[in-house]
Amino acid sequence: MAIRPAEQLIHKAAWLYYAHGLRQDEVASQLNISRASVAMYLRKARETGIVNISTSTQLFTDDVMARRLEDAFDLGAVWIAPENAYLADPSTDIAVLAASVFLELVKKGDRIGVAWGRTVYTIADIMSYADLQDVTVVQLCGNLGAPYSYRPDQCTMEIARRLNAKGLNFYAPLVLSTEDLAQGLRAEPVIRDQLAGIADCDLALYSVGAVDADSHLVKCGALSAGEMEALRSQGAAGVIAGQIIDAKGEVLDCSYNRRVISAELASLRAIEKRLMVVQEDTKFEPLLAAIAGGLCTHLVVGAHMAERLLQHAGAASKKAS
Amino acid sequence: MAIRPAEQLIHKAAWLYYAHGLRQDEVASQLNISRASVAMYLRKARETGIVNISTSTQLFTDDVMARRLEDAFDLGAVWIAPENAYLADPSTDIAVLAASVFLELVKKGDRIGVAWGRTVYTIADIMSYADLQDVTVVQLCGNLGAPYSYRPDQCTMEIARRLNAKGLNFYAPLVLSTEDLAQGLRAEPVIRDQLAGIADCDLALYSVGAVDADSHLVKCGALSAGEMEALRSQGAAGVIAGQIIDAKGEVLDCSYNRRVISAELASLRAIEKRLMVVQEDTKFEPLLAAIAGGLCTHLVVGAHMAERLLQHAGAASKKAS
DNA sequence: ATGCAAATTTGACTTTTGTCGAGAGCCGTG
DNA sequence: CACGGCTCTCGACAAAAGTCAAATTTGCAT
Repeated sequence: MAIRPAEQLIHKAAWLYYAHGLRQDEVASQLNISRASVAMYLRKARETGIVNISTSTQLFTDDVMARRLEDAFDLGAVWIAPENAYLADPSTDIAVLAASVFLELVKKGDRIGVAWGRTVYTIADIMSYADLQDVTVVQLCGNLGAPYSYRPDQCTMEIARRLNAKGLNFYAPLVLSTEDLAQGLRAEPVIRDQLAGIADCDLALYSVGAVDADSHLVKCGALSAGEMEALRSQGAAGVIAGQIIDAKGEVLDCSYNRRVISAELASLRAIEKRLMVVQEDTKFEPLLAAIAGGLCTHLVVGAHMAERLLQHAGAASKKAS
Repeated sequence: MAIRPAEQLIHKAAWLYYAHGLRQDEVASQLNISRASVAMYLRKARETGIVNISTSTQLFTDDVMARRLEDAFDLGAVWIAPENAYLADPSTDIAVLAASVFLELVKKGDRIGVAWGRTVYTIADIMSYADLQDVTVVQLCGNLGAPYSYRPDQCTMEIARRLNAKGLNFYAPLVLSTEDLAQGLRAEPVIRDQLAGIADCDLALYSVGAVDADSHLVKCGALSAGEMEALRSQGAAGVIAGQIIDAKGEVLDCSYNRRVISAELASLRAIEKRLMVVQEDTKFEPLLAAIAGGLCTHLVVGAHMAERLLQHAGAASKKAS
């Protein structure tokens, strides 16, 4: 390499360009390098989080519907992604919004709990880089054994990477074959400490899974489609951090749940800010369950889902007008 | 106007451009407007604080000198603006850095105390816009009667405007002609409340003034050059929020100070983060006094001043090596 | 030492963005 | 209802930023 473009140099370029408002060629002559290099440094600066470009998510909360949702379900804050055939992919829109909201909620020194799933990974993937100091990202549940693209540890690490934060992975499988083994493993100091540390998080990021054959739990082989169906008839309403919850948002009493290594719901509820993001319209019931269980304080959904939620709330309260 | 380019539209454009990464012409076709309009919206979005571009000030604190200063003077954080003949105006560099640091320190819901002076106004002037919610900017001291460019209320309002925050001005003159009148005015409910509210601030921004004929106090006619000189011989070492302090950073016992309507130093010390910014090298002694008086926890200075401070600290501790 | 590989820098080119003045729509006023 | 004044919009041009392949430099292993 010619001269390692020390972080120092990138920083200087970014500083002159973004803070002082110089043009790239001015920066180039200040630093005695070519303008092309400056352009490259600036890209790096953005990718590293040395410069932060964030757009306010205000308008998505200012929405009337968002306010009504907050009231109806007693949520701290709701963001609604408009699905006005804006962009090619509406679910990307939700993820982009969620990433912005997430970055807005993170503060220096925070401890962040991250679950897994397609939604979480999508968010991690499009999230812009930031240079948070002293941030720790902890994995909320055990890993899936199978090599799978949206693995819990991947979600955790990717988000940690984007934030320039420390990632704390869970070195245990999500689900074990016997309850005894799971219990034993939970008692292991390493695991126990990690589980205990979850309640100390300041912020959690997760989605909720549906109880059907499309669930990642089935795709990863943690449960068969048949077992899933059976659980459904036993009252399973959704999946949170790898655990099956019922319609009230409580852990379902079943063998599977007892074999899982994951954050206790009580620990999750102890987290101040619980950001739940739901992309698919099909996850209506799981979301209701999660809300009922007090598992989310901050919610990001699409307009369509928001409407359904409001309708449901209206019907439930039986108040005409 | 043709169609008020509702904030909504600006926001949408900013969202598509900055969050989704579309090009301006793509945004234009999405929104069915010309690309030129998009460019204009985006500028407005930046000016309004709907989008935030901030560059990390990390590197300025990472400096070895900054660390040594923090240790030597027991400060929370120090930022040093390099004065390597980088830019035309070194003091602008300090102000730009200070503005970034300030924005980094502000949080939603904060209450911010702002003093006045050339430095503070310069910072306000170059500070980029932000869209903080529920932020209140309070004026730390009374106003100068004379129409003067760096008036306390101007500093307060300008910063409030940049932050999209509420500005709380002080409707009293900085200095009165008799001590009795000052005392009476301080007891006025409006004034008393404002003074009492200062200790509740989360963040303060000020500089320190020199005790000489160039002081704004002299230029505004609050004190004559002769009086200033006299105060100097009585031990005046600097000016904070319109008050004269001695070398220990305490309020100097003099008639002038008793006639001033301003934040008590105790209130200032009660503020968690006290950001002091010093541009001029001539303010060495005033700065020492302010530091001695515990009036700053966060400091932004130029490299030259930083060196002088370190030399002083080294000499004071008499430790060779 | 010497050469290879990787990474950085650069100049030239293309694409994207910023800006200006002209024009058009809206509003209050005479 | 015509008229200025105002702001917003658009097209066209100028400026700036992004990009690529080639050249250069450097680190490292042989």
